[in-house]
Amino acid sequence: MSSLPFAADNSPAPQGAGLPTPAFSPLYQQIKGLILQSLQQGEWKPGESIPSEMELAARFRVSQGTVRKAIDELAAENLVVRRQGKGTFVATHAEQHIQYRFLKLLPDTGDASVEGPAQRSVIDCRRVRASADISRVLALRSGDPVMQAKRILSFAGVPTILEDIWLPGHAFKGLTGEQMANYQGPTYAMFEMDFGVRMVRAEEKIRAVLPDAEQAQLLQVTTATPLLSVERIAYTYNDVPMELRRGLYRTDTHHYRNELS
Amino acid sequence: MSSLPFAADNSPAPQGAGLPTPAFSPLYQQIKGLILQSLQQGEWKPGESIPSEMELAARFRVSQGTVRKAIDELAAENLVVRRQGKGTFVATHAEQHIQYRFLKLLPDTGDASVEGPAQRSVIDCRRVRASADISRVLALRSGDPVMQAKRILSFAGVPTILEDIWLPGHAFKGLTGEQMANYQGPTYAMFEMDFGVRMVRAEEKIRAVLPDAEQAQLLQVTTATPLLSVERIAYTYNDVPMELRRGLYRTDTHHYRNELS
DNA sequence: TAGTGGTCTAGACCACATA
DNA sequence: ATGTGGTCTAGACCACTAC
Repeated sequence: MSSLPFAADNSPAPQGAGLPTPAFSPLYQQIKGLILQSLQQGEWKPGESIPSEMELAARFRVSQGTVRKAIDELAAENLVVRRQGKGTFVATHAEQHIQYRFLKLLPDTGDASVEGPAQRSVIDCRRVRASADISRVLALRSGDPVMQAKRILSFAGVPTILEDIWLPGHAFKGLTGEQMANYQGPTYAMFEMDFGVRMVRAEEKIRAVLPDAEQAQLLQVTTATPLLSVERIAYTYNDVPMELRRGLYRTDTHHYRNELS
Repeated sequence: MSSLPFAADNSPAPQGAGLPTPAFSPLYQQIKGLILQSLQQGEWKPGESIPSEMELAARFRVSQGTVRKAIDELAAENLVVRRQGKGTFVATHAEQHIQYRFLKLLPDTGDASVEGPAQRSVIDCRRVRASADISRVLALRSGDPVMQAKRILSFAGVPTILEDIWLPGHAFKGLTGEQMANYQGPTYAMFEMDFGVRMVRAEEKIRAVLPDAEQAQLLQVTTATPLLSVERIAYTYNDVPMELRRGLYRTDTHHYRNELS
């Protein structure tokens, strides 16, 4: 029944057993890991509810409080969403009120909801071989197949974001430009639906740059217009990189917003 | 003794009493508010430990678990820091291993620790009257006194950040350029020590810009070098704005790093 | 009415730091 | 040895949601 690595009695797992054993951790961390595994293996799909705290407690043979603490951490990491009276749900990029969870670019006036959804125009989408730097970021070997896409996002008819996207070929086999252009809603939601790939966190490196002639033309600015260069690496469960995205953002009508604490 | 707004018996505060009363909230939220108040009033200074969970539980006449949950939230917001076996400490910008908590600019190679502390050169620091936009951000009236400072941060001898800082005059009376230049460690730590002002969170708006002639000269770049424009509003407790900072970052050797989740 | 997550308590034991 | 925060449990009651 229980697949707990350590018995769920009152004696917690011993620490530092001498050998470099992988991980002796608190019970709730082990439970968290097991839930994570189920999420990863697709036992519950994005948007669906996971079993109740009582059910999970019974399954893992621990108290409800321990399951609660495990779920608390998963919720803090945005992997699941709690809804009082309804249950706990697998987080999804679709159907979230915040249209684009990872996009921090906001219009200078009003908010994103006023602005409405972005118009997408996909310029290119094809299978290529990974260059050295792309393969390094995506933890592939140089020359491995990679899906590459280029597109423009426009707001209120103004081209604002130009981005290149690289995805591991094995996981995104068959991705087409039509798919990227036609899907309503966030691209990350489409990745969940059509490829079963869920991006759970990302890192961005931001710089100020000038566009080259082609980039400037696509964004309808001059080559003397400074742009934000945003390089994003998006990860799925277990810190596995699944996307590299290089974006150029116009910041004459928008700004990148960040909160520090 | 207890200054609890609502009795700490087993019956939680009723919700929605009809009138738009300020806040009926869970017990632990009320406790959190009371601890926050003590922090704010300086009952415990930055870096000091606050009373143990047991002591706080006794003071507020609630269980230790309830205090724990209150402190959990304060710790999640970086207002206090837990240290097992030692106690819970008031967060401070000084003495933190992360040298600059709010500075997200990192060297492209190596990490900040390799780079060492920034050299600061204060160009200007004086008392002025708030312009319309400054006063609006700092929740002052137009013409109210404001301390204004301008400085350059250099890393490894290379001028990298040029920033203008505005602070409410009433709270920062007597701030001098010498003070800003001579203090070892983060400026925010100096604000804590010398003025009792603790910045607890901040918001940033980031854009790509070109410098004017003076800015370019100060940063030793050409006026054709794109720079990050980072406008930061820093807040103390209760979301009171206490600083406006406008920075220009060179991103030829550094980048702005952000984590999304 | 039943089921969910949310709050609160009380007590036990553990890990860590300090004296 | 003592005191701190960290973990785990068990049970009670509440608030929200759906049927």
